[in-house]
Amino acid sequence: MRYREDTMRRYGQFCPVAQAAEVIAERWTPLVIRELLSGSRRFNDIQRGVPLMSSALLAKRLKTLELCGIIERRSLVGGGHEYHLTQAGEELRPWVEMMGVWGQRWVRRPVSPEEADPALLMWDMRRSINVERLPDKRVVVRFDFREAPKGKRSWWLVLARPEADLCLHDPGFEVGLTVRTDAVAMASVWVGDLDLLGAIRTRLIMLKGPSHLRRAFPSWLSLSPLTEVKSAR
Amino acid sequence: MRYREDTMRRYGQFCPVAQAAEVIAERWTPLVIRELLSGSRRFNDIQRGVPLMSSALLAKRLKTLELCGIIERRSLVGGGHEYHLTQAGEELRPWVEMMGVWGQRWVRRPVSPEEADPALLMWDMRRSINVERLPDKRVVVRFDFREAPKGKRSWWLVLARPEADLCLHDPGFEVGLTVRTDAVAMASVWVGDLDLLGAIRTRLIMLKGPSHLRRAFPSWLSLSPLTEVKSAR
DNA sequence: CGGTATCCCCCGCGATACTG
DNA sequence: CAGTATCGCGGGGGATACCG
Repeated sequence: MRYREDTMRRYGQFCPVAQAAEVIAERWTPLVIRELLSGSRRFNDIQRGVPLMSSALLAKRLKTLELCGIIERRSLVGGGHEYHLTQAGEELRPWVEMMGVWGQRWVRRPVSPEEADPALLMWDMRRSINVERLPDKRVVVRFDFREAPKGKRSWWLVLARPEADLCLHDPGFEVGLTVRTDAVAMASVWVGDLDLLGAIRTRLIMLKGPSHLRRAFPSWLSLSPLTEVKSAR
Repeated sequence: MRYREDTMRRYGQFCPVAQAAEVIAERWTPLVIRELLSGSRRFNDIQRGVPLMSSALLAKRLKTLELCGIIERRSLVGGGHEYHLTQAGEELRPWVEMMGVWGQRWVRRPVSPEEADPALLMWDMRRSINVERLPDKRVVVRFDFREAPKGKRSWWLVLARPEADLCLHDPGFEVGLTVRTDAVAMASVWVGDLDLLGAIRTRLIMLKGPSHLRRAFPSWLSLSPLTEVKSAR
């Protein structure tokens, strides 16, 4: 029999804060929980949110979280699995949100080029597209990131209510709007360091397409609520 | 010039949750913050709350926390230093408290003999003595832990309003009350697994002394508010 | 796709000693 | 008391290959 205690490093204290920290404050774990809270259920989807984490390590953390009763692993009929938060896991939502707010207020750094990974950024953006704001007809938005490595330069966001799909290769549909920018600028908008409308005005972000789409575009992107949190420094 | 980023492991993400986690979710750090929040300011006092952490590592974490603006290190005139939480650090209080509540609800284990360190337990208890409930006259409470290693068996709590002092050697004052128990039982009461009055009744905890002191004793110990939080399992 | 298995490196951290 | 310095190790975790 395997006990959950065997899969994680202990602190040797009876304090509940310490025993919680053993589980949820281990390296990478808060980010994995963040992904689960944001709705990712499949292994690969979770991993797209933590691309620098090796799959072996992600698998290990998921196993620990399962043993600790924070997630439940369900087998799918079509093959594969889904990871669902239990109530214990769901109750971590305010805890993770507080980390976000605190991080935004006190320790966030300006986006650096190394951190501005277009894949992670696009994955984040796709996840929080304001689907109900989308037009009735399908719109395809193409993103071009200057200076991004070859394989991550162009992305297609296929917006068709109530779905938002992300492609790394041309899906073939007609492109309605093209967004030309660099990943640092787009990510800076994303985390609230830059104002989207301002960035468009100063042509840090350039939109190409019919004016009704250009005008509507900002409303499709629902920026993280954390962009409202102002830095305290 | 040293940057705070050099002193900690990074995640390489622009997400505020990730950047917060780099600082506050590193190993041992939540416990160090817990100690600071509970009022410890001197290096050795902090370390008494995390006795299994090496002093080298504690010094390193304190340095990182200082570089990140969470604590401020002040030199004292009489020599030595004090570590004070900044506003950024103080704002972590609800975050740590949530970890405690969540840990209590979902992952706390029954106290094990290895975890029931009398030194840590007594240090915790001393810290949250209900000073205003103490009698006018000084009372000395002696704790005897059966089965504890020689050097940690007997402790003296010198209760003299508004102070509560802890000694590992007989301070010489007359002992008003003697508490005879074992560390697991006392710690179980401390974390809420055991009811203090019940444990006294079943003689898991034995009090020796005048009846007015025996009756008053439970009111001096202000158990952690977490004892009110019931396990959800 | 959704992971496991294996190898191996490196550095986080514990232990110990030492210092102002 | 309040740390620093040094050394050595263990295992966390990265890289790669592989499997169902």
